[in-house]
Amino acid sequence: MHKNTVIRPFKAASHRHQDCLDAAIVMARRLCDASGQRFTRLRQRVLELVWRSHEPVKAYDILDELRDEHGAAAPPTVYRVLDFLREQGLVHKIESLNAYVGCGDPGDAHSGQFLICRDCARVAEMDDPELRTLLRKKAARLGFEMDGQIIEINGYCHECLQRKGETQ
Amino acid sequence: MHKNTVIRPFKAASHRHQDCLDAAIVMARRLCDASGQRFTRLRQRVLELVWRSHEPVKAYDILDELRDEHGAAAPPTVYRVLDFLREQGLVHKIESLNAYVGCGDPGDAHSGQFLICRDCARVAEMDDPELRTLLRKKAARLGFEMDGQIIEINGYCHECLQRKGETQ
DNA sequence: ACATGGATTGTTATATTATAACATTGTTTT
DNA sequence: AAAACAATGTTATAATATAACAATCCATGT
Repeated sequence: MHKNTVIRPFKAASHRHQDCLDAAIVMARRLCDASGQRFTRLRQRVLELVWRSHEPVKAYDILDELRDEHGAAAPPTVYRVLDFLREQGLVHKIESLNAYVGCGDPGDAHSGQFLICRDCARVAEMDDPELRTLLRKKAARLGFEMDGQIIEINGYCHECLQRKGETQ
Repeated sequence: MHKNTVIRPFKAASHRHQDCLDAAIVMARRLCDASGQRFTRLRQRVLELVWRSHEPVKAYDILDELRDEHGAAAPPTVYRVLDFLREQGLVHKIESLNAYVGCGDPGDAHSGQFLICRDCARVAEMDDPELRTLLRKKAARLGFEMDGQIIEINGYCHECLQRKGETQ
């Protein structure tokens, strides 16, 4: 069976987010162990902060948190860890927001395809092979060899659409 | 006949770029006239600077140019004009580069799909309805209503691939 | 245990990208 | 010409990110 298209769909507002967070940390530790990388306390803490919710998190918000609990901490601390986490495929950057989200399927490196809700600001991740293939094909028609993609889709998630429908 | 998929493909290195620039200015003036917007000297100059080449241009590079020729000029001058040009659909922002490119088909508003060459740094624009439709469909499957897209594709353009093949 | 070498984090400074707020100038309409 | 609005100028600052070097940590071989 091939990989599911949906990596991290929008979750119900009622979901137990702690489970998302726990799963992310467990996977991260496993991956780092497997690849011989060190999943240090700082790296874990930053990953936890990125996973605080399904909304993308700003680097300087992470920095503020670290400062509160940790004393030191300057921008390079955060950016270095974010770079590390991105290299490991544990975190994605949303370019149009200058913000970062946890990856729900960090097994293999992928650039991801993101749905961004204009209303609740949450992000869901797809990683659809059909899309990627079509993109590659379209690019190839112009003689272009694709080796990476950034796809960020703006709009409204199911929950927010429903909520709007109700209050009307 | 429906609109061509390729808005602005990569051009041969030998193309007469002055023609690109001239066409862009003419279209811009026409569009602004049609919509009752003022295509001032400053706006035209910024658009010319964006169209200096097919590489995305940084806001502060535009600012430096303006300063040389114009005396005053501070960041808001540039950003305001860029915002105006983007609203008119004359210019696109490449989010992953924080840089701006001219739009080769500014008739109707569209978010564009960009091919970015890692080698020569040039950008080509597609606006493929099939891609947009597929994206919208995939999003809809997750209950998401798409109303905008950012697509930036990294890789290597035809010319650079050829050049590499030769020098090998 | 201890030295050592590489990885990680700390620290200071600064670069880059972008906006807020208000003053001035220019243009159109009345 | 005055009023009203659009465009630009001006000053200050916010937000995002990196460079460069110092200190610390930690796995490994001895």
